[in-house]
Amino acid sequence: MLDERDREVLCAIVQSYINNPDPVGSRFITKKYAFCLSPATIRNIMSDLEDMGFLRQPHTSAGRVPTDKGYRFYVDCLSSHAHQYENKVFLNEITRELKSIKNDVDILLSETIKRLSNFSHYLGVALSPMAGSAAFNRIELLKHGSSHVVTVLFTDEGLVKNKVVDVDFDLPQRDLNRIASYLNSEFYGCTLNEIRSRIVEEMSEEKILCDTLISRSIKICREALSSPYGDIFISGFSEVLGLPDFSDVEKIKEISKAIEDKHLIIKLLDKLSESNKDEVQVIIGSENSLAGMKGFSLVAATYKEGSRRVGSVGVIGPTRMDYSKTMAMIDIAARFITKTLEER
Amino acid sequence: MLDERDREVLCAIVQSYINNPDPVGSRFITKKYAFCLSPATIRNIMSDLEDMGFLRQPHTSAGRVPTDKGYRFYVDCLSSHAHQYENKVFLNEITRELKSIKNDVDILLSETIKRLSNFSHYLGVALSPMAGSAAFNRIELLKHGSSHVVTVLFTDEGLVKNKVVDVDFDLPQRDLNRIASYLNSEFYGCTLNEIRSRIVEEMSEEKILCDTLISRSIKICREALSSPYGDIFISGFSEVLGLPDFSDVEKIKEISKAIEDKHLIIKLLDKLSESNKDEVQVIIGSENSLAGMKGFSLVAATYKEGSRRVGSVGVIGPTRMDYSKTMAMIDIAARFITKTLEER
DNA sequence: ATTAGCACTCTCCAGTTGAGAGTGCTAATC
DNA sequence: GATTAGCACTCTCAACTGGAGAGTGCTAAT
Repeated sequence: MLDERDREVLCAIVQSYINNPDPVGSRFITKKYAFCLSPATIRNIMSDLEDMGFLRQPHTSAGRVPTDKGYRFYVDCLSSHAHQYENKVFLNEITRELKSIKNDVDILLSETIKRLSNFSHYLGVALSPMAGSAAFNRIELLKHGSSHVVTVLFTDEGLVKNKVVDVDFDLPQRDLNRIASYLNSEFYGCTLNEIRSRIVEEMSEEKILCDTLISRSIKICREALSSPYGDIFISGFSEVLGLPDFSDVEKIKEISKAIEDKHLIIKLLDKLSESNKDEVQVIIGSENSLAGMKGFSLVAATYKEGSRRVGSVGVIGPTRMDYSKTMAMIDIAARFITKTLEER
Repeated sequence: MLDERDREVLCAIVQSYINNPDPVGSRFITKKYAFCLSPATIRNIMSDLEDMGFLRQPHTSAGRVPTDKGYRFYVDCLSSHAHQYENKVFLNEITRELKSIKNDVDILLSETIKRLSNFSHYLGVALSPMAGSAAFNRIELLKHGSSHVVTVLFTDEGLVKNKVVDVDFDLPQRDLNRIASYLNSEFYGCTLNEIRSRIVEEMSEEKILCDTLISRSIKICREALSSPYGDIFISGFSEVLGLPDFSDVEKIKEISKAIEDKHLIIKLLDKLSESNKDEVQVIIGSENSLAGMKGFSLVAATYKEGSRRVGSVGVIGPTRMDYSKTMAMIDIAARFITKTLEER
């Protein structure tokens, strides 16, 4: 369908457009990329590529611009070398400045994506490891006034989460400890998702066995686990405002809407964590299933704790993104986080 | 200096400009506000007001626009009535939807400002009660691996904060409990600020009395209290993008820079909490001491827990803000939070 | 299959023009 | 002495124009 020459021209066009957001014309291609062909021939090829949906013209007699399909082709062609120097600088910086942050995953993530967005000029995003696949380690319950309990949840990832839970009873700390140790023995080693589904089961049987201790435990535990996702971190909005792609207000509104709807981005990233791939993943524009995110691309990868993928890190930017450089960068960031988590 | 008539004209101009962001001319004033004066007379008055620094002209032969000083005069003239209906709707909504959130201050705040920004179309901000004036209630230490301790801090406001602290020793939970109870007896009832300064003192004596228990306690406590401020909540960025004041990209960049530098806004709000005023406070444009925030106004008020002012809530918007309506709204929001905190 | 040549289309920019809004000044009026 | 009518002047804004530039698609020649 596409012969060697077509592919080269297509990639040259995408490349050129990424470097410079002007529609690219046939003459420019022959000059800059030194194909031994005349502009007219390039024009024919471009016309074919347009028919096949890889390119489009903003208007007659403008050059061509890649479509999402065009970007996809380009990305799939990329092999992951390149940008050695710039990325080395990036790696050095995060290693030097963030090495010491081991004990607080949240800070590690937020600082990493801050630098990620500094270097890439795109929007850094990360999902902290609260995904359902994390393993329950233990829970502590602390009395807090007469009708509240503070739950502190530990997972194998070392992630700690606390939450104030409303309760309709007033038990002494001693009894709370009993409830906690019941929960700890019952759920040790399960993933959070498993616990959630077991709770749903037990809730239905609950009316039958009226053991108040257990029913209270279950209630507290359900509250403590109520949000199935980790926290999302987003950083670098003012970076993307500097890009030529966001020189018009409508586009800015679009992306800020997307950001405010964090829920969507969380879901997207969570899906990535569950897919069991090692490489950097790219979602381009309309490939995105989320309405508010069409028009933007996501480049992301997962990081691991031990052997389990527990969260993801990436950037969101315009579809006209420097995929090659960005992908390499995300790769570095994800490996860095994995490594840092290993070392502690 | 300003006679009655001058004041009325000035207020009419500000009012009109707030309703509609066009420079206001002399003819318009006579028509709309039915002063029994001709445009020429109004022109003379406007010219005087401009000399005194209340107004300025974007260019010759445009109408006039208020300066920050002009807004200040207007705001100081405002008595707090007005906008009964709209604000009743606002009060009803937050009361109805948020009444049940008592146990989690963070959620209460973030939901309140979300609605605040919906109704006002400005950026809602709030500072949670971690200000230094909050009173220490108790601290719990939980073992977390061999070199980490999780601290859970309770204040009188019921605010709970946890933090993972790196430690260079490996003590059993029993010893951590001893440390915790030492801290609890030592610091009960102090404000966090007091504790911080006492820690600094004791750190210097520390080398002399080599009691490891105490020195370890102090270290942990210092870490747990390391951030002197509460969390900041910001909501409604896409609301402000809809305002005509932000139709140009430069202005958007400006405000998004200000938002990203949360630190500044925290300081500003914290200062408000400490000033012991009951009313809604207004900071207009260049009155602001923060470079990045000139060009915007802040309308904010503090909320109380018991008799202490513990945090603040407000909005940030363009200097061309509907001060009257906004001030009434902030007043409602702050009272609502105070009341909700009381009831639990 | 490739290319040279040419007519055509579209954008972008700079310059121009006229309408509209508003001012400042002056001289007349109350 | 304060107010006002009248008028010349200034400035912006939107619409229009024309020419330059870039790029295309088609056709006929290589």
